[in-house]
Amino acid sequence: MSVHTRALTYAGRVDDGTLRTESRVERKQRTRRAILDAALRLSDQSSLIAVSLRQVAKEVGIVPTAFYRHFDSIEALGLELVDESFQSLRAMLREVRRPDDAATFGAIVDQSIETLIRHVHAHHAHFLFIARERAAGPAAVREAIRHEIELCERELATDLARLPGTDAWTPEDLRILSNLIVTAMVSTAEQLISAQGLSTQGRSTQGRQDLEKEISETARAQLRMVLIGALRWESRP
Amino acid sequence: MSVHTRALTYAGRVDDGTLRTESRVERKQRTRRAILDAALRLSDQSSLIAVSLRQVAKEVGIVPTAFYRHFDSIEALGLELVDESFQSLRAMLREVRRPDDAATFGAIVDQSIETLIRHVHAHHAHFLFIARERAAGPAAVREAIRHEIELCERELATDLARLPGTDAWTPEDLRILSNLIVTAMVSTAEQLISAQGLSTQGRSTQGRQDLEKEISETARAQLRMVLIGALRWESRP
DNA sequence: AGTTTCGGTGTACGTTCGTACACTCAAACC
DNA sequence: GGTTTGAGTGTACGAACGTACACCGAAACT
Repeated sequence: MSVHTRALTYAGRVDDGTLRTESRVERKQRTRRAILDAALRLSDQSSLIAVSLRQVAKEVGIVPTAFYRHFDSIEALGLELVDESFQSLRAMLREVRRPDDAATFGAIVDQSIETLIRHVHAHHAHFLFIARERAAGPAAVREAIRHEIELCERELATDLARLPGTDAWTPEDLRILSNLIVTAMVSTAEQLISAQGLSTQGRSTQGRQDLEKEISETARAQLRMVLIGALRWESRP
Repeated sequence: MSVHTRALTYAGRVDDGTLRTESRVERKQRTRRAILDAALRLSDQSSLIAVSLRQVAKEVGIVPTAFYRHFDSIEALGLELVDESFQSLRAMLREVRRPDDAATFGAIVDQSIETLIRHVHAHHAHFLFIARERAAGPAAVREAIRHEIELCERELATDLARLPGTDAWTPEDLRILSNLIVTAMVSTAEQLISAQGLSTQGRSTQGRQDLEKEISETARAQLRMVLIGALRWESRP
């Protein structure tokens, strides 16, 4: 059994040392949380479609049928995880978007990449989940992720429109550019996750950090290349 | 049972109408081919990790244990499919690379995108397989795909170095640019596959063609943007 | 205080899974 | 023409799967 497994107990000791019992809603929420975490952990290798309801239940420490008290199916659980994952991603985007009007062009790029790396570290499991299920999850999950990424592209497009020197861009140009940038950033996130995964296997911490540095430098250069190209861009008549 | 299923028969009628029996190696090869095709078909929804040995055997029309006469495991079968898929991809790259020195810059872009679209159509199952298993296949399969894509990047880098006006690029710049282009093209292929998938569901042929047109136009514009940016590029000291 | 609600239990089912083992029988070989 | 080889068969097993159903007991409600 996994080292992460912790049996659910329904009485917690509070600060003053007395025992207190949780309310029913607290218990339910805690079990629900445990199920979500277990599914995230189990889908770490391979994909959610390869995760069984019974595996999740065993990992959480409940009986299989109790799963249904919280979700209709593994797929429904997956949709919940998509929601949750994109909430942290949205937090990241909000952070990058902070209205720092005085920032130079290069500074925006550097800050964006740095933020991406920090958030991939902080929400490693969520990013990994999205990257995997985007291509191989249950159909409904794939669709949900595709939709969320499209929303990200639209958000990015409105931000880009605020940059100076972008007057020549048509809405279509904006969409195309956003799509390219988001694609590149998704790919960067996937590479970072894969690099983190290597450290779990036998790979020196030094080697892992070097690899991460290289990935982020590449992403930085690519983002600059793309923006240079876009600024010289004039859409076809 | 799938509409694709065809029972394997071991006597074929040749042109003159007489029956002839296949040689043993021919039979084995044909069954092997049927197993590979069945696995490709079954992994179409979800991923190879969700495909069972018994499903494949049933689809092919053999008994489960006969599977082992051809492959050690589903994972081994997957590695074979990776090999096969990248053979057609390599054929595509070879085609794009044809030494057409007189070609203009825009013509190279247009021809590359057009070739990509044609090959995604022709080898739809293979591209879909790679796109899926790249993120969610068995670990060994993921690694094999990652390695093959890296090889593609290196090939592209040597081709880019031959373009005029690229003298200022360092080997590192070349690697970064190749990575960006390959990432964008992989993403385009995934979008094209997804668009083809929609036509299987209720979606008008017209709508599908429009969507495909939009995807290819986007890819064309992105490739041009990237190249414009790269040509104005000067690597940092 | 009595009743209801509901998260979690335990058993029990039919299915599917991977795989072990002994078998067949026709092509391939000597 | 007798022997060997090997792709495919058939049965059989224990394990894991999703899920139906009756049940429990304590928090929550009246």
